[in-house]
Amino acid sequence: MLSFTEENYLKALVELTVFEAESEEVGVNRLAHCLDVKPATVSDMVRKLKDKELVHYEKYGKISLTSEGRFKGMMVIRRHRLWETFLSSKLDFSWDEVHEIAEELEHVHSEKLINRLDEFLDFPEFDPHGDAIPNKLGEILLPSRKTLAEVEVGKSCRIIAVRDQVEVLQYMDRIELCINQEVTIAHREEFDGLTTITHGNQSSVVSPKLTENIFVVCSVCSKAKCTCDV
Amino acid sequence: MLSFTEENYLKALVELTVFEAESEEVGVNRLAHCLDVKPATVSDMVRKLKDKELVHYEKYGKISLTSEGRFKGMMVIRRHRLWETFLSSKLDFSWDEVHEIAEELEHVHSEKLINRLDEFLDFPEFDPHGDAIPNKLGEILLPSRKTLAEVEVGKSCRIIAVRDQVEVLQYMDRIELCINQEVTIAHREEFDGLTTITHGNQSSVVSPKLTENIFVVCSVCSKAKCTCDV
DNA sequence: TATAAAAGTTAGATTAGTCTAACAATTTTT
DNA sequence: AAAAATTGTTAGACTAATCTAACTTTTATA
Repeated sequence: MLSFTEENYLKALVELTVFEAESEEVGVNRLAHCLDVKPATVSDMVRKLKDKELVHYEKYGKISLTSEGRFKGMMVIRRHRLWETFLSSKLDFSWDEVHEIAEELEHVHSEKLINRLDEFLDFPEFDPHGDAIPNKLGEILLPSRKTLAEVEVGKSCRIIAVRDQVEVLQYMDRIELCINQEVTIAHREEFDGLTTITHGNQSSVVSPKLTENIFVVCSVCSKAKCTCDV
Repeated sequence: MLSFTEENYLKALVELTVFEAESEEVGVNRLAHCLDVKPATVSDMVRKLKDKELVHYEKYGKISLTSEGRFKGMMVIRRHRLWETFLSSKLDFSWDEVHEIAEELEHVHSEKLINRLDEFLDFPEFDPHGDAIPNKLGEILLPSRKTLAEVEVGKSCRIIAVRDQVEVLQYMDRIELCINQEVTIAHREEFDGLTTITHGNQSSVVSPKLTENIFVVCSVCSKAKCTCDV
């Protein structure tokens, strides 16, 4: 069984090589910075992970995950995101409180537990930050996140997450827009992308800067890429 | 913040000094046996816990908890039992599966998490093994417990709890004995304490090792110390 | 391309938690 | 009360994960 620390190294490597924007190669320094330890520490640990066949590595070279390492790292992320979803949807934690607690919960190992939790939460696709949740095989539907900016005029959707920025939340508060709310796209201006939405009894005009930071699913089928015709 | 290990020492001390049958005094050997480490290890660790003012201790003396140590140990048990309840009532785990998983979950520290969980579960009084759950102040309504080993021949009782050991639970499963079941003492052998019980349509011969780990109440008045004449 | 900068490695130290083996104190038994 | 048994302590060693400081390799740049 992997230690807390080993799991954190694998998780960081998945984040850097799978999720990070334009996945550059990962060296000792970058991983050290990401884990907030010194490069010397990473140098040692990477050797240990190589012995366990969790990473590919040669002295002075780049670090990459073996398929076993990738799977194990993916499982840590799966656990993290499922627990975040649980905290948010069942225990009413706000989106900015869940991360820290999930950092501890993600290291509880029982596979049966996490699959039961997945079921209990009704197999969610996204965590409260809008990040996709890997399935039990470690697969992730990467491109399926959809923002409010992508919803077609006339269609309705439900807000499921918001990109992790305080300003976005505060702005949303001001125009009385919140998580789980249903929103309809009334109009979208071709010229500058300004969008008129209706939500509750009100309607608001919002900019792409906002809509690109709001993640939604179809209000009928609750999927990001739905085939409903609403 | 306490480490995993320190929390386990405090938990064991609460179990030995608060919950255990006739709370004898606790020495290094007994604690070592309970934690499955060597006495030398406990000797060192107890000195460390004393420095942190979590236990009272003098060389070659007995170990006892300070009020802070007792509170912190009680919180570990509170977390353990609340998670067991969650696993059992929300995720459909059976009573003999929950202990092992809760051993990991009990070390997740957020106080807010555990209080929200308590609320989510509707403030349960007992965990799936029938043990009382300490409240957020570390208080517990200690039921006056009686074991199956203490019930007189000819009398009937009802099982309300089982000491928290996987082997006990698994053994009980095998002989089809479960919580809330009514049991009658048919016979008890003076020589070795082997007891013949009837439960449902069957009868079983069980050892003191088992009966001492099963808690019961009178099947008539539902009290551990009853005055009924059954 | 030579040199400076950046990246990476190694050696040696530290802390937490554990062990074994030898020794010391306390308690029980004869 | 002396001997035996039990209980507890200490010293020294080990592993995992970290650090600092000195050194080496690779990369970038003047």
